[in-house]
Amino acid sequence: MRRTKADAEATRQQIICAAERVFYKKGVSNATMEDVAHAAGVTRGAIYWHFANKTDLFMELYKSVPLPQEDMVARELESEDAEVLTVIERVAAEWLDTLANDEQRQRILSILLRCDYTGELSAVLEQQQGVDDGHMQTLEAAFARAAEKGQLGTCWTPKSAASALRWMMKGICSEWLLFGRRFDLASEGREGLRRLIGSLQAAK
Amino acid sequence: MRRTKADAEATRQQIICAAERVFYKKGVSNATMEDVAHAAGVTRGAIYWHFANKTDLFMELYKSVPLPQEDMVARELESEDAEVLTVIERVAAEWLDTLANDEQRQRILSILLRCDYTGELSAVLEQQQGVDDGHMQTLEAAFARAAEKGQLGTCWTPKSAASALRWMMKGICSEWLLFGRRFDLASEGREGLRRLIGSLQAAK
DNA sequence: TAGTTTACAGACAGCGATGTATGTTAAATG
DNA sequence: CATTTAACATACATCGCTGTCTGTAAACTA
Repeated sequence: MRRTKADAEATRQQIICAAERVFYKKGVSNATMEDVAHAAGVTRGAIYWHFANKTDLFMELYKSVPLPQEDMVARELESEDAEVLTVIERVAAEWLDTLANDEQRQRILSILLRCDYTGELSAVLEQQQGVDDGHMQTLEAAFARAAEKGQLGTCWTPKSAASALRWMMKGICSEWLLFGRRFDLASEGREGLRRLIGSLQAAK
Repeated sequence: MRRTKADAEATRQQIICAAERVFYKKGVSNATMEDVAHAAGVTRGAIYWHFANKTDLFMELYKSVPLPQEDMVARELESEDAEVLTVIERVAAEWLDTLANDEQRQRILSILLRCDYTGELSAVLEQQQGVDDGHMQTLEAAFARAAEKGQLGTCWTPKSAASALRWMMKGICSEWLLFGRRFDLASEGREGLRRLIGSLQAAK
């Protein structure tokens, strides 16, 4: 039965939404089109109508996900604030809170962390690297402003501080997402973050 | 042509060695038995003679790999040394150095970080978690001894310090291994480590 | 030394997943 | 209102991969 244009878009979104859950549960390479179709309540025919293949479906899922609020992070980090380190900590803590409360974000990040980028998905990897590089630059710039104001501990450089924060964030997230969520992200993660930022700070 | 007992063991090792490289290159679930056989210079028949299936091969690879030098780490961390934090830093730095120079270790860790533990490989995940838990306990105990001697900064608890170190190590390793090795692990990783430990230290 | 077993190679059957081709129905179009 | 076309469902051909089965030659054993 032929559907209206809006109906078609709805099923397309259903498929993407189902793909997200299935990819998360079984991993991208282990997930089958039949799995996605079943989860979406359609047949494989519908999927192949909207998407060329699994790689294409993955790319569309990747594009459709609302991660570009990274801009928000960047803008906030570039804001002129006297207490730069406080801003950095707040932004990072908000990021953790968001992740802790947003199941979709958790699934997407898990998929992105585990999936195999060799082959056709290398474009995604490059894009991720680009985003990360930009992220690092704004972070480094923020720490540089903190250093100018004498707020950064003498044993830290802007670059090393940015790396440390980034590595710890990555460690927290991958440990939590990929290793069974065996601690409370919002509380313990934030606590670790707070202590780290505190240690980055110059003694007063 | 029937081989001698030693020959058989040799091909078994060849297969495991080839599996390590193939699993690393293509991911466990994407790698086929034919791939492994080809890389090992044998046929699938040989593999199925030595191993029941891919999961079994993976488990044997996991068992055969010389990771249990974790014991060494634990023993060194439990040693009675006045400068506890220095010991911790040295052990962690040595771990990074070992990883940076040991390609096999890099492959194994990459495989372990990326592979999908849902299903038959859940046993491996549990074992990993067990190792990690033990690791964390010795780390925490070491930091506790540092705290007793007044070497740990006041804003850190043994547990939070251990978590911070562990998260950063994990972040460094996964970033380096899974994200294109875009920095020098031995130098930059060690530097970050040194600064972190320095920040954990109580001001003198 | 004859028979047995080991350590594979090679062939085979079967399944599961993919991609495509076809069928079907209702919306859109004129 | 007749025709076309969009949005699927269904059926089909195909292929890669798995696991097993058989074949075989050399090593071991009695």
